[in-house]
Amino acid sequence: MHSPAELATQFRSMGRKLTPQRQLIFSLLHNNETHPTAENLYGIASAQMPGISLRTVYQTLNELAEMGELQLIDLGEGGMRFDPNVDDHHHAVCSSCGKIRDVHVKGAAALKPNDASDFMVSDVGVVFRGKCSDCESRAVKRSPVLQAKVSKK
Amino acid sequence: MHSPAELATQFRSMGRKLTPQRQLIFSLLHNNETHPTAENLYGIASAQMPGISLRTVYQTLNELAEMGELQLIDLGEGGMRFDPNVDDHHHAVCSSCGKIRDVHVKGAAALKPNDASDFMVSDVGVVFRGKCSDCESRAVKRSPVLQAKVSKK
DNA sequence: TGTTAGTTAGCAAGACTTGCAAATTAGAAC
DNA sequence: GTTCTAATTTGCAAGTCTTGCTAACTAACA
Ligand SMILES: [Mn+2]
Ligand SMILES: [Mn+2]
Ligand SMILES: [Zn+2]
Ligand SMILES: [Zn+2]
Repeated sequence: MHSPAELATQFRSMGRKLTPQRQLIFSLLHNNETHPTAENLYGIASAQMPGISLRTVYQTLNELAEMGELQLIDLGEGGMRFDPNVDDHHHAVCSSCGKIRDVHVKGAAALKPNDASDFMVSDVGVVFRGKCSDCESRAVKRSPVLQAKVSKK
Repeated sequence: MHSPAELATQFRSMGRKLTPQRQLIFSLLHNNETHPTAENLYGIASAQMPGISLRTVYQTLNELAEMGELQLIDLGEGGMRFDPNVDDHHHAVCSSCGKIRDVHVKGAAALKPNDASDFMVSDVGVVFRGKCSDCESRAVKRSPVLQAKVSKK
């Protein structure tokens, strides 16, 4: 995603207005690597601008997505995620805490459907599922069995 | 997914009943490579068994998923897909017609997050987006520009 | 300062899925 | 075949996420 300032210019050049609500949302997304839901952003936005509506958050997010400034990610948890990082990258999802982390995958772009040679690929997405380091270490601390294994080292 | 007969045995051994509704759904899923939604299956089921409820379809699908007989796929189109193929495979999604095709991907299992070496990967999923051969040829037939290119050959 | 096209907020409604409880029934026991 | 009962099915209400609609509001420009 471009910087808030650049987005401002871009919006104005499209005959759109630069409202405080939009500016706030731009700033909340800038360098945001948490892959927030609309509700997440609404919660944070509300703290800084009481009265802002969830509807406006959705609206602005959809506009940014249409402009290609935002990537929509749906990992099947009943809620869309918004990713201001539109560079080529992939995701690792923790099945314990749900956190989504950006990852780069060497060779991902070269992947091809083994069969289906007639399918015209325009995009490849890789999703890793597993446990993030936080959840992994927490699991070890709490598991008697693993505790034993760990203490043997 | 196991065969309808095997599923029947499995259900009975769990103290569950073998209802006509379940049998029908088993048969509709058997060798089904269309990645149907619950609504899809409900439509087909209704034709053969008027009166079957969408609720029952969902219920049976969830049971099968819990038993590991079914894979749940969410590709962010506002509806879960059900896949009786639980072998290691991936998917190619046509952005025109929405069809989902099974694909095998050489080297997918070997993919690793380039960064995030602390993430414990338990599963890797690859999704190709693009155009299926049907939609691709249809696009060519209808595009004057591409028509020209094609006829030059 | 006035004008107005674009925007926001609030609520209703749509799409998909699940919770619930009454009615039904498969499977077992007699 | 009849009876019994725990499991299942249905139909509808409700939950979650997202969008449609529109009256009220306001940024931008003259
Ligand atoms: Mn990302
Ligand atoms: Mn599949
Ligand atoms: Zn985690
Ligand atoms: Zn297609």
